[in-house]
Amino acid sequence: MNSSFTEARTSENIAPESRPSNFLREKIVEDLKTNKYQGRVRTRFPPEPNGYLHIGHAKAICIDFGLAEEFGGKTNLRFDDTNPEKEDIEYVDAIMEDVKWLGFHWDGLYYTSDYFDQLYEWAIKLIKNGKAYVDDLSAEEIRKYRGTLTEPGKDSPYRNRSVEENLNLFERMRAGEFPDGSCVLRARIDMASPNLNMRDPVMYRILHAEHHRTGNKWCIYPMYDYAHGQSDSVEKVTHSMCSLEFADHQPLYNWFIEQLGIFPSQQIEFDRLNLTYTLMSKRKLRQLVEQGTVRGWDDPRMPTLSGLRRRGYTPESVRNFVTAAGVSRTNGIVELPMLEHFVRKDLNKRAPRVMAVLHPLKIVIDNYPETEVEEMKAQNNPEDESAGWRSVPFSRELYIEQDDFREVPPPKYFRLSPGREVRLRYGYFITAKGVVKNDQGEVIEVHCTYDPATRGGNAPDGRKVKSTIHWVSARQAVDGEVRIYENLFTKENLGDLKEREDALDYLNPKSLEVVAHAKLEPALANAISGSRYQFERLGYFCADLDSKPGAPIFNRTVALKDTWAKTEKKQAGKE
RNA sequence: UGGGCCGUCGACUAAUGGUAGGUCAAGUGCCUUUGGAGCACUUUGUCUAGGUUCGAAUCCUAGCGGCCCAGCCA
Repeated sequence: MNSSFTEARTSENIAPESRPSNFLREKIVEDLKTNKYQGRVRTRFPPEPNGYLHIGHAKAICIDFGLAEEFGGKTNLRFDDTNPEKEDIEYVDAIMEDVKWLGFHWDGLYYTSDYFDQLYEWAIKLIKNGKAYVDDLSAEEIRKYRGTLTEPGKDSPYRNRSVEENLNLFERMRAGEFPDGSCVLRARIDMASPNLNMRDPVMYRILHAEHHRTGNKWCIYPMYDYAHGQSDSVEKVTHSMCSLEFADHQPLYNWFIEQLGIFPSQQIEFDRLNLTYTLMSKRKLRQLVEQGTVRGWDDPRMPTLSGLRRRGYTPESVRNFVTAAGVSRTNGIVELPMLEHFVRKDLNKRAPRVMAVLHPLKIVIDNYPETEVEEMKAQNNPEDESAGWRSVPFSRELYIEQDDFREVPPPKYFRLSPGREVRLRYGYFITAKGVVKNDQGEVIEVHCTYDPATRGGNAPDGRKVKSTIHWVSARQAVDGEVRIYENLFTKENLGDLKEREDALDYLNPKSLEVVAHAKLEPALANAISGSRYQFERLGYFCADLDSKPGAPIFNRTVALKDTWAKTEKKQAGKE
């Protein structure tokens, strides 16, 4: 099997006309109608390269790129790299890969650091206009002078320095005459503003740190608030979408643009994506990576795009999910099963079926010839005729799933049990006749008989069976490792932690189960990394990066829906 | 209790003064060579109290509840 097999078809995306309306789309429509930006739409996706992108970013990406695309506009990818102490080129590369994987293409590729010279000139302009000053207060003093939520701040003693002195000091800050933290450049706005962001926010701080792009050219770096709006403005961004917590920064965003008299980009805020049982903080995710809780940023348990990719999620499923989850200004949390629904829906249409047994139980068909091996025809994807058929070896000794046999079947259990006939998928009808047990009394082998007339799985006399189970021929089976994932966390809403709690207190110790010796049908021996399959009746699986020819490793993307498990659970609850 | 933002089925999201709809989840049935998929059906909602209006989820007032802001992070 080759990988193009699995990638050849994609399920259809949600059509534009069926996408739910939302306030962002309406805002753009309105701006187009009033000709606010001469009919232009330009957005930007502005990640800080200090970590890997996660599914929350996928929402921002879909909004930034998707909306622009929808209105014939363009989108820039801009790395917001104003803090050299936290940022790294590794993240830049990973972010570009993830955006491309999602299927988006940026128009311009920029870095906020591209604008450091321009930003510096604008700072000088603000100083000359009396709108900025160098403050010698320490960080702690600045905090004290800022006041509190209910009390106004007070002016710094350095607030009224002359333009000349400020110019001189700022130039010397840039020249490296002062140590880190000795002074900052501040906007001169209003220390009594009820909006703390307007109480003379810091524009530049001194950081004698090497920047991943500008090297040692600068030892002063602009703050987010001083850089973001102007960067948007330089790029003529019309709709600068960001998350809700920046709403309080909007007056400041506008203030810099107005003071400078530059292109009036506008900021619009929307809610972040939250998912149940999922940690969505880059800082915390980095902690998991650094302390070795997970194998890396792309560990399949991570909500990162690289993790989801390795797990087997398709970009289409992520996009469709994000679109379906919608956007608003409320703080909500989407249930994880909704994400799982969209990946199942996509993979159901495109993933070829194979048979694999995770927890093997040996079956011996007593009346089947000892040395016989038949090739049974199996359909690659019942959802897709064009996927064709393959052949699977069948013989006297097979493996079935331990779960598919019960010596004493509970009510509503339709699978194999003594005296009961079931269908082996694409094989024969078999009837269990007896069991072999070990010293502990566990069933280690089931002896059956088969009906030769049912080859392929149909009985000529029209008799029915209640169940069809999957199997792998013992002699031809290939061993493979299968990694089963559960939620990384046991707490539904990790955004709802008590005072002294940490998200990491809720790590799920059972988030990874390794099945070292799963029995796979032979065609899977050389599965190509990244190829996706449905293991019939079990779930969707994706060949891992660590797979070697003859030694495949699979990640379970998501289990199939399991109504029997539900029934069984309900019965257990009744007892 | 300074400022900002926000309250619609269990979750997410529509309805833009005129029939509260969709998706997920849950449940029931049909179908099935995957207890998968599919199909059909069903349950559940406008935070509260007033007001405006022929008519209010929508507008107004007052409550109640939630989230965000006191980094030289973004």
